[in-house]
Amino acid sequence: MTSIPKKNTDAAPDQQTEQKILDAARHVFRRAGFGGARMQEIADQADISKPALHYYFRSKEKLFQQVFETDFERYMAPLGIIIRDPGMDLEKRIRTFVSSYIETLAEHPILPLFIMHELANNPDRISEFVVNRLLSGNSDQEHPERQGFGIFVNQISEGVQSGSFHPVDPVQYILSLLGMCVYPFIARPMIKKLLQLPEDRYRQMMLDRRQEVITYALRILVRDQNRLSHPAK
Amino acid sequence: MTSIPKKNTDAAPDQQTEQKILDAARHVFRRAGFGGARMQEIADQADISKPALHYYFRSKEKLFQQVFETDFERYMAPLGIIIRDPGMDLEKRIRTFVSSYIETLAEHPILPLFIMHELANNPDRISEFVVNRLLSGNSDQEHPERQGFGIFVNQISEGVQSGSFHPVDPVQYILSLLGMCVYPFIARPMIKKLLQLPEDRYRQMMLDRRQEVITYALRILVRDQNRLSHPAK
DNA sequence: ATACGGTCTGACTATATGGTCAACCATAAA
DNA sequence: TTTATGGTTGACCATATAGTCAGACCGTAT
Repeated sequence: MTSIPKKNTDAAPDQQTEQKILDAARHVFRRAGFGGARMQEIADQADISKPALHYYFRSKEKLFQQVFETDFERYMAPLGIIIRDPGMDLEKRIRTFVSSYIETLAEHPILPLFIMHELANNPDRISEFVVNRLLSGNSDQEHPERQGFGIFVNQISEGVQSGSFHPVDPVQYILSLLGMCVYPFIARPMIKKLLQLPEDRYRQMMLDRRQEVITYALRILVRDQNRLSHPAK
Repeated sequence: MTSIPKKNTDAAPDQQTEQKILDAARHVFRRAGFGGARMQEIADQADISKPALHYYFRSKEKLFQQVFETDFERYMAPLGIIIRDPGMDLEKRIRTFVSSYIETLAEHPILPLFIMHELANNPDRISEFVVNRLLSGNSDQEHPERQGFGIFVNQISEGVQSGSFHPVDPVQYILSLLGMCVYPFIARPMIKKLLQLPEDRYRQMMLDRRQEVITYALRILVRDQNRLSHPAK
């Protein structure tokens, strides 16, 4: 299977079909979760028959794994900004992270809820691969909460010790930063209902939010706001 | 079994059994969601038969509605602090809200994910009753984002105008406040995995978090931190 | 004792769903 | 044309699950 039967549109055999299935499956799985998704609906949406679906992906579980792994990486990818580039200063790191994270989520608004729901049902789905990347750096300190995010945590700790930052717990700070970015997407149905926002205005509000969150995040941390590259008025 | 058929403990016939069912159902629904929950599992956990379960609650939907309504109110209740008590000053309001919200969530860690997941699947489940209470106050302004949370929003706006607060968008600020409180519970499986925390240490971390979030929230908002009732060192 | 009525159950139905399979189709090589 | 092969399907199976029902059970009132 997946071989090269004919000339399908151009090169790939039916990678086209495979991709069509993955797109349909992602759509259905995100909305309904693993348990709520129906193979028939995925087949319909990919415009193929149910046996054809099983021909490409042996089982629902296998299909889900591919979809979930892709989405999990998509969800975690922006965190790489917090980890990589040791040379980047903390302010730049925070600005870049918040912007790219919120942008990613604005493109995939139901991604966080999907990921978190599946992880709650089956924590073993947490990809060891991605986890290891997050924890890369130092890995067996006596302070387990200091593991991973090494550069980020160190930058915060140094700033706190030098007095240029307010005293914050780095882990609690990271959770707050993530919460400010992610929560509005988790609560999307509530927000749209309470504020009576259509999708496009909701989306715009999320994009406006980037600058606001950056400001909040830096104000929590940095003592002298005038030293920022774009000081608040 | 377990039934003292008639005069059960006092008045109601077998409110005891009914409560036992609701407890079991809440447990199962919270973990698996409406779609993933099995009536058989609920029956088992309540230690009754499946037909008995249907005897007390006609259908899965009916049972779910009762569970969900209770949990939805439990989830929204702390928000009342933001709304009621017009006399309470903003600092006190924030301190009280954050503490009680995080405490509620620490008692029911999977509540937020449950509520949000069900709301995403079926936004119509948003209780009109609770929504109306949240929106109480002013209700048909030309600024729909200013509806509800009236007192809270006004207090922020006044502080901003008087110059004692940093300029913040009240709605974005509220979202940030909620995000800092709720997100760590949404991401509980990730956090426990990444930090390798057992449940009790996770819980303690959440309780420690109360003060940290309060500090962050006030630092985002209030210009002169020395005017706070408990100024940061 | 007997009848009544609320509580409960074994056995059942209807339906939905993941998955399978033998046969079929279309293309290209022989 | 024949044949081989990847791709596709209608029909089917096994299982799971929400929900039903006739009747059993049991304490109470008559």
